[in-house]
Amino acid sequence: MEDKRAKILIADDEPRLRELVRDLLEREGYAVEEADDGAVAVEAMRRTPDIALILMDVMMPEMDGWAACRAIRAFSDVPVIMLTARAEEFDELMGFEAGADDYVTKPFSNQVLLKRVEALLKRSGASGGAKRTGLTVDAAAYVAYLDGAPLDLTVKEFEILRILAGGAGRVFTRGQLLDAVWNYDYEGDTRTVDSHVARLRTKLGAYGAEHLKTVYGVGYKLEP
Amino acid sequence: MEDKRAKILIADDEPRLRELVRDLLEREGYAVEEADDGAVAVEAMRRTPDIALILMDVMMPEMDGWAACRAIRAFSDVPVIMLTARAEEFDELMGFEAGADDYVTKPFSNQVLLKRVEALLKRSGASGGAKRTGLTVDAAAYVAYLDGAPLDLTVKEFEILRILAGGAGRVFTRGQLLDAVWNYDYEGDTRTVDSHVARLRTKLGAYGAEHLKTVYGVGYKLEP
DNA sequence: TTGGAAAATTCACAAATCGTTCACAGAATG
DNA sequence: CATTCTGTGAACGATTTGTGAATTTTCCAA
Repeated sequence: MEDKRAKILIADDEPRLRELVRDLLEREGYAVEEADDGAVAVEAMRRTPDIALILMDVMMPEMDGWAACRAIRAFSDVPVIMLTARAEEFDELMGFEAGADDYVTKPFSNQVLLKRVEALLKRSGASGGAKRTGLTVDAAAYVAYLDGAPLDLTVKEFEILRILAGGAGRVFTRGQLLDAVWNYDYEGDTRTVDSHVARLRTKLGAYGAEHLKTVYGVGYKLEP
Repeated sequence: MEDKRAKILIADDEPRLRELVRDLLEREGYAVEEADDGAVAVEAMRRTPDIALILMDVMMPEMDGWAACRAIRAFSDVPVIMLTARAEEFDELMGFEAGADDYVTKPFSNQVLLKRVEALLKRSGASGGAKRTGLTVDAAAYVAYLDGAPLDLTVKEFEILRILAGGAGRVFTRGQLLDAVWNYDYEGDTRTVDSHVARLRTKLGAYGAEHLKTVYGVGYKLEP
């Protein structure tokens, strides 16, 4: 299974466009799956993990491309190319936040799309449909996923986890965590943080024991 | 039940044209149903889910083809060919938004129509009258459908649902919902939102219990 | 290596916060 | 004018959260 014969998912609510892309890609030797909505794309990716790349329209009726990309990022590192109507600042921003890998603005030429697809497939190499293991934090939805499974966290636990996860291994003191999660002038006991971290560790199970570390005399950190 | 003997619905207000199409299709072995208006077509599709394809005239007296197509898309993925008077940009745009699969411009030759019908039936394959499950929000028509059945929502309920559904899993605080649904400077009690969400949840039944979730201490979200 | 002090963890529980439900009166609607 | 919709308050139940004290771990110096 090299670049050719790779499976590509096209998610767009316009049947006309899906057909267009399908024809183009199949002529090049790719296998093509279709989804007419973001939610369908997420499901397809879940069911068919050997999808090597996703072409995702931004505007879709039920679940838009950003949301779908975020949802997929919870359990997969599959490369995603967003198809945006206009190359607007906002779209780009949202796309980056959602974890997209590249952009193609509509309308696009066949050559451009093919080049991007080939480049991204080459770049992603053999790690095509690799499952994402570990932790994902979806700040907008207030959900954290561990190996794709949503965690049942309370608000405080979630926010502590979000801060730590955003720190990329940096240590946060209890004071910093109090400031960030509680009001900046909160007169709380530092033991409060400990308590929440303990509960968080429990809920994170083995991952918590492994990655959520205490730096003696300083604070906590979440190792990547 | 292959392509032939498949049931096709022709929706047009001109009896002459319906007869023409009926003769053509029946000579080819299809079963034909007729509807003289968009609303009738929607009802027919609801009553007869084994319809494999719809030929839908754009201009109809009561409910036009676009609206009918949108309404049907709320509960079915049946392929729809729009019959448009002129191949205008506007028609195409509306048609795509409404979820049509193909176009035939009037007047058309028998051969062209047959080709399109055959192509679309072949493409749609076995998934002919597949039910669409889940929630659909038609913001233009102010109607929400649950598994195809229209929900009887009040304005406030509908707007809350629309916001939540548009967020694709994002959490909205009560304040944000107040700003979005009421006037931005509305001095309302946060309990008001709770009340409407509660009623909404009831009307959404099992789907509501499953997807319309409370994020304790934050707000509400509608999980995809 | 070992003792001891400082720091961190654990645990249970009370208090605070939050959400839901319900009934009802006033407002809006047709 | 009757009906539906909407906002509000209060009571209740559920969850979360902060805190103290007992216990364990870690570090450092002797």
